[in-house]
Amino acid sequence: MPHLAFPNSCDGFRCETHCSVRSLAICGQLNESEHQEFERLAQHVRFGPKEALFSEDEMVDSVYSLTEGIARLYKLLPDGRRQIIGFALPGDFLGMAPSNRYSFSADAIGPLTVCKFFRGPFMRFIENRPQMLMRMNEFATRELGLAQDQMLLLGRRSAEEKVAAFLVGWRERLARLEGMTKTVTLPMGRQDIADFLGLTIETVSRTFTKLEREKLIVIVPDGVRVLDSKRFDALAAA
Amino acid sequence: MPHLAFPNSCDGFRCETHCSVRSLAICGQLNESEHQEFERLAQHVRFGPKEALFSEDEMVDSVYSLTEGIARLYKLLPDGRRQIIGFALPGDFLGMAPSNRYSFSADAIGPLTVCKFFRGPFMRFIENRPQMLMRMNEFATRELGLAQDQMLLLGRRSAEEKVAAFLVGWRERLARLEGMTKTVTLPMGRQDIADFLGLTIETVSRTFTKLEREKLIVIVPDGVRVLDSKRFDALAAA
DNA sequence: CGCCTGGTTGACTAATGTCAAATTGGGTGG
DNA sequence: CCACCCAATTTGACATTAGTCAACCAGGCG
Repeated sequence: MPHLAFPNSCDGFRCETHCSVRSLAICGQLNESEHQEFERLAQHVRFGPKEALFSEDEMVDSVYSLTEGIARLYKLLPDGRRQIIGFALPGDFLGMAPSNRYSFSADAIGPLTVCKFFRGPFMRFIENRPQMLMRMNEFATRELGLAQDQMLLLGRRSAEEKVAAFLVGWRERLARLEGMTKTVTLPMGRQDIADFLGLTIETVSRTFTKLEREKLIVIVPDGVRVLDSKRFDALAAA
Repeated sequence: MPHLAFPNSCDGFRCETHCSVRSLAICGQLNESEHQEFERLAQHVRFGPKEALFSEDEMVDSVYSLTEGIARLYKLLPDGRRQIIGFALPGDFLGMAPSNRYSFSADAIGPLTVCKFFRGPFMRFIENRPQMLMRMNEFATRELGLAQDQMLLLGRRSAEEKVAAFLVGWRERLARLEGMTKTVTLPMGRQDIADFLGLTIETVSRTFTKLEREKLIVIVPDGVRVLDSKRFDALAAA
């Protein structure tokens, strides 16, 4: 079952105390009384595998702070071609859009829980709290930086470089949550990786195999083990 | 000389009154007294063609609001491959980065002028002004939306679709400034377009020629004239 | 007048995509 | 516990798109 193992800390409607990613999340700098007020706006909602949080072009009614699990964020072309624009991890904030409609779709990869906020109350909460607005800015700027890295990857890297850079980047993001490990868990399937890297599933599969033949990685269930970090980082940076 | 023609409104050190893109810029919602205070933080700086505003990995000391001209924003791989991540137009805001270093390079395409702010004073100005912070958020969210569209383009569109989508998108951005026109001016060269679309200059050139043969556009000096908007938009959306 | 830069065109190559078949591994029911 | 099924992945053979390398062309400027 591919999902990150986090303690299931939020069973009920309100969970003021044990959110395991609070310090990483949008609400991470609120003091206790502010946080209680903020919590009153939140609904803790669970989603099952493949369930949609929201879809592109729907009216934006809510924003989300991811607390457990992983989401796939993507855009579709009319003929069905899909581009995954990112994977959201616990602590990530979703749902801000340049218009009144979501600019992409989001669905759960495995089981997932979020703090859901209706847009109106959320906006009213933040609009006179500069600290919160600064934090929103940090989040947006970080996302934008990731998006720019991804443009470089999509436009200018070879298939092998794409896969290597993806694994390195994914490992770093997991390290923020779980600490650095030799084994990189990959909760998403090969098709998701392909749609993230602008490749076909066959090319991704062949590239994994090639990296394994070259003794850079070992493919294990639900992930890969990185053998030669140095050579690997070099390939990813290249 | 490829550049957008805007009245040259800012000759001296301070220009409180005639910035032609003020309503579109980051400072567009400040009242007069706030705007005067804000202006005291600004330096109006000019750059010539190809001059660098800042480069990737330099320490961030300033942020910029573009007032005239066009800038090229890009990232490089160690071997020199380049990805243009965007073109900045008057009103655009540059220089926010997820770390203390710029995450991309920016240089002037033609002659260009900016309002330059040192980071510290700028941050102190905005940090207790929710309206300004909201505006920063809007800007960041809009940029993020454009970046996501570009990821879809880079990962999943064919060369012909890339070029068509680029022309349509560029025309829309110019329309915000100049109003909608049949002739789309292209101040950037073919190599810039190629590096923006993840193609080679030869492929871009061939694709322009192909679109002209198909009577969708006419190539004119410094731009193209769109003949069949409907068929063209369809190709770009595809 | 002719050079220089940027753009275009042509012939060929290489990387990645396409289509189809084979393999793996986990989960389920007997 | 085992056999089977299904979905995901891998592999192979071949097609296609875009890249590479090289030559050519056109306009602007000394």
